[in-house]
Amino acid sequence: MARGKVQLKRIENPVHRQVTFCKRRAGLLKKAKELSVLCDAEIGLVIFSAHGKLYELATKGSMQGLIEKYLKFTRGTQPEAITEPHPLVMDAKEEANVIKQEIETLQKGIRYLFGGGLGTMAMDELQVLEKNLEIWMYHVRSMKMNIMSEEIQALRDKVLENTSVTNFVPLVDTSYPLIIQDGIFQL
Amino acid sequence: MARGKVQLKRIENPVHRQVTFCKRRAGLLKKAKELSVLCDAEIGLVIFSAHGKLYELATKGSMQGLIEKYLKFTRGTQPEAITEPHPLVMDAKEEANVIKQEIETLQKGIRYLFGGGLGTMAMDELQVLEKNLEIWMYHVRSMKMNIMSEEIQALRDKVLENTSVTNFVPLVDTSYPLIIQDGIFQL
DNA sequence: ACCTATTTATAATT
DNA sequence: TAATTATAAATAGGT
Repeated sequence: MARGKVQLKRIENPVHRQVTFCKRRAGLLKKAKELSVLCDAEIGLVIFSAHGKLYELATKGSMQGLIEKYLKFTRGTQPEAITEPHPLVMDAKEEANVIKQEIETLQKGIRYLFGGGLGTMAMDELQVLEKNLEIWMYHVRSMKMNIMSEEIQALRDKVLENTSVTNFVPLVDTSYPLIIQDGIFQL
Repeated sequence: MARGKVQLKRIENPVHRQVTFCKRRAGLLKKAKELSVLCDAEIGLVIFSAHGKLYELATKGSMQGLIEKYLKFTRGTQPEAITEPHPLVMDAKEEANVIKQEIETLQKGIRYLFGGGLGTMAMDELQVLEKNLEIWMYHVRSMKMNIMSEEIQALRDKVLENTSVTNFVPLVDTSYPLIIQDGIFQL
């Protein structure tokens, strides 16, 4: 942009590239801030340098919040499952499938309750169903979260100890009162 | 930047603001692409307009991948700095509260649909509500799980770094016997 | 890092 | 809404 037109290709000279990176990065961040202020836009900008250093900007709230907003926004529009190779993500997906199946079961139950033509009486049952879905969902979530929290804590401890451990910390008690109460579906 | 110096404050005139938004947005996206190409950087740019429209750019791979990379990076470098003594537990509780609130909203919706006495027509609406709950639940869960997975992975890496590894931490058994029993909905 | 000649972006105007 | 143009900003190459 000055004393020489720009070639839209990677700058081969490492020194030039580094200098240009610093200058343009600053410029880009400034422009992003300006746009946000001038036009009341929420902007998130993440820059990973070629060597992996992170530079970031979030003009409102936090980057976390913005990421959540972005993910929420793009749900439904994007066919997901771009991220495959991650084992734990796979577990999450497997669990999602299980959840979906469970919900289908619940739907079947709801369908049954209403299919008989006795819709007027079904609100109570529906409330119970819904309430139990809430409980069920909450507990599934809690259990998963507890297990992972425990593992995280265990790993944290290991990191802090920085020593060889002879006996591994036992897992969380995974038994939960998740059984839906007897009789709730009776008329 | 032309025919008038810029005031670094929100443009009040809506027309001006909209025009400026379009122009500067294009400029910002262009600059981001240029920086990425010239300096071999990976850049993610998310712009939410004041009215909620999303504009985005990811210069390598997908935004999904970039977000994961970002989360991994930030979890590894600044976990204790921002978060509090028991961040994961706190997050879980917060999320639980969010879930409860959401469900209350759904219940209110269900109550409305059935309260009018037109229960027979409400199944479709109910399906939609239920589907939304499923989708919402799945995605909140997935996102949370991804974040935690990233942290687990980061901590695993630390363990591997800090200890001469002969005893590797085993994965948690993530299977859970939560299947709702067959016949639960039968009379 | 600091200059400054130029290019680039863009605010106002049409 | 899309061009045009005068000017502000950004910045490439040099010091």
